[in-house]
Amino acid sequence: MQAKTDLFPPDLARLAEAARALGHPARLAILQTLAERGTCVCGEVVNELPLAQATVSQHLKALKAAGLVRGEVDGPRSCYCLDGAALRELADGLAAFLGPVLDALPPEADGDDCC
Amino acid sequence: MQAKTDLFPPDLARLAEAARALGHPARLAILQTLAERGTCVCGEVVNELPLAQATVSQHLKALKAAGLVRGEVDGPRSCYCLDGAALRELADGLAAFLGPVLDALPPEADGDDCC
DNA sequence: TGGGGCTATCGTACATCTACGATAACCGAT
DNA sequence: ATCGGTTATCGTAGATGTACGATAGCCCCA
Repeated sequence: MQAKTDLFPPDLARLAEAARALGHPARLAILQTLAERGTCVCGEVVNELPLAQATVSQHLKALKAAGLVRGEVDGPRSCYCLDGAALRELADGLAAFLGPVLDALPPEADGDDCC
Repeated sequence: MQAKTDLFPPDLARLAEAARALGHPARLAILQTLAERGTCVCGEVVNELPLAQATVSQHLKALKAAGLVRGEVDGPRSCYCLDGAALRELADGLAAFLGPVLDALPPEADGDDCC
């Protein structure tokens, strides 16, 4: 992307990058599958999803690039698992971002007034 | 996008859509600006960002499409503000997704073992 | 009625994403 | 050494995202 990410605070850029990794239902489903099954082989993930193997591999690559998943090329069947530290960091980052935003909202919680 | 979002559970699709809205530093910065200043005119947002006015307007449109922001065309200066309910729903959705994933992680919290 | 400032939209250019088939690489077992 | 199953990568096609200049619409104020 030619997003001028260097024009923004690095923490925002990092959080956006992680959020983008969550920005596709297939990747969310992959994370869920990895969580439910613990360590998991690529083939099992492919079977869970209505996508071609190449596409799943691409999504896995994206998740790995985002650091949310680690993969070990374990012979004939690569092994993927969640990166707990990265996921916790992501959860913390989201909370740190959303928290203040939510706190800044008008106290009268329901009738969202604008202007 | 030709993402086959109908092939995935609707809750995953919705969460992915919202996450995608957070997937750009400019949009995160916009949300922060709106939160800090409360109700805010488009021009002020433009001044906060290193982007052209047209680009900011596009990002605002994306946020509005995602439902995170509401805008009122208030005469010469459109007025944008956060949609508290949607933001809370997003935070809840993320928590509902990340929580179980984190809980499923190997208890030995540090030495992330794979396979 | 005419500026003048503020926004939204259009059109464009380029980059990235999504998805898939085909193919290559790789290891274990025969 | 070869076969078979598994995974990664390549190449491609089409859709979407990002960014901007230019332009049109709009309201307030003079």
